Amino acid sequence: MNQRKVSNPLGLAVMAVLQVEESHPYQIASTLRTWHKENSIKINYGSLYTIITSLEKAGFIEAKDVERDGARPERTIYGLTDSGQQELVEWMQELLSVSNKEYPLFGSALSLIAMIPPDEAAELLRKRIENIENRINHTVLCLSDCEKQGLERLFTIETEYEVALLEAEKSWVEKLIPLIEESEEFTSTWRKLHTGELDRVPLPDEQGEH
Amino acid sequence: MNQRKVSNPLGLAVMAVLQVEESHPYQIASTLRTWHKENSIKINYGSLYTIITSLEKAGFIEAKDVERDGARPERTIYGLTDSGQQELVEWMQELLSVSNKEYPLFGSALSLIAMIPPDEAAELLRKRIENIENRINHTVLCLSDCEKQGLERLFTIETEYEVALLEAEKSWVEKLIPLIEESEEFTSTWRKLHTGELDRVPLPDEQGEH
DNA sequence: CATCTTATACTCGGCTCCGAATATTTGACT
DNA sequence: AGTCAAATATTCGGAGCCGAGTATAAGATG
Repeated sequence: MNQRKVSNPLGLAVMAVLQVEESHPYQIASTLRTWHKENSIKINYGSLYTIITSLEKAGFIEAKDVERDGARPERTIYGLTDSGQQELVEWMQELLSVSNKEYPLFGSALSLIAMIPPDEAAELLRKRIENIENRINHTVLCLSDCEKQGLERLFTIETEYEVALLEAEKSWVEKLIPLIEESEEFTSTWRKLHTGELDRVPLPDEQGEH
Repeated sequence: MNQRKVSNPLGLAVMAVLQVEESHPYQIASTLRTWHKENSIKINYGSLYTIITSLEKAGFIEAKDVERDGARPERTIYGLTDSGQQELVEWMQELLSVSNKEYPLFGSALSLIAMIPPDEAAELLRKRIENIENRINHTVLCLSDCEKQGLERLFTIETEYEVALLEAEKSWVEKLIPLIEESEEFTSTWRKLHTGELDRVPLPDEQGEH
């Protein structure tokens, strides 16, 4: 296994925060929020504490101090170790330079689109377009809010990426709809599957080549 | 909780297979492979059996028969129930019509790109472009293979979507690189963070509005 | 000053998921 | 006929993850 010891991206974010400032767990989460990272990295308290424990076990972070404040629970202040610093850089390098396969939900749904009759599918996709538009508008608004508040573009670049992907999906779906509604060739088998003229998915004969 | 009882997309795929033909677990996996769905849905034996159990517990599928073949283990043949049929359709409708937030790894990395010096980041992104190009070429090749074998476009449409997203990412990154290399404004703070002129992320004063 | 809400701070039980191991059968090649 | 690789078919232990709960402190409200 050539796998990272801690693989959840929240672990990366934790190390990034600790590189800038030693903090206790809850403070790490708050910092990530002031950096507006909740939108690109899932911050979940349940996970946070688990991940901090495993980062410590892996030697990437260590307890630097323990504060106490009245009756509140103790707060352990963590800091990045040298090995953690190295892991942070290596991991970032890998994530930036290597594009690895992921499995977006819409892709899974598309792969089984034949389960839904073509006319209904087209209708559902039209709803999706609307939905995507709303998400784009909302995201662009956030972006201009951040800019107005003086947050540098460097710190919101991931949101621009998100918008770019949403727009790409939108225009792809916008091309798919007319294909479903107008191309006889594309939907002929599909329709037959739903009228009962066909009861099996027509697959090509496996030519026994290898 | 307004959540699906079984939330792994492999569960959706299992129900889709069973709608077409009652099968035992291993056969479900093979069918998905002949449908070329490994690329859009992660098929993992470890998960498969867990998911089949929970689909059964949820009442979406049920054991129809038990085969035995010599010394081989018994094979339980599952089929879709009415409730499962309904779940399959509803789930598909939701996935097709609602675009929901996901957290792609590259987005997470981008959100922390300031951790890497700008020149190095640009270099890493150039590697990524190459990487994406390879993935596109490979995917397009698969696609034309499928076509040559006579597989209808309907059954490979998710792959076209994948390519569209890859191309969108590529052209977005292609625009980001010159921004990093040529825009003084974009990289000024970024450089300072790495020369030590700045040791904290410059955030806007929170104007106490609400 | 009593109460209600919000922010701070963390814990825990349990479910989901999966890699790796296991074991048998079939097919291919010598 | 013997051996090796590939396909068939499933199990299981444990890592990872997270929702919901807990508890205190601080600030707001009437």
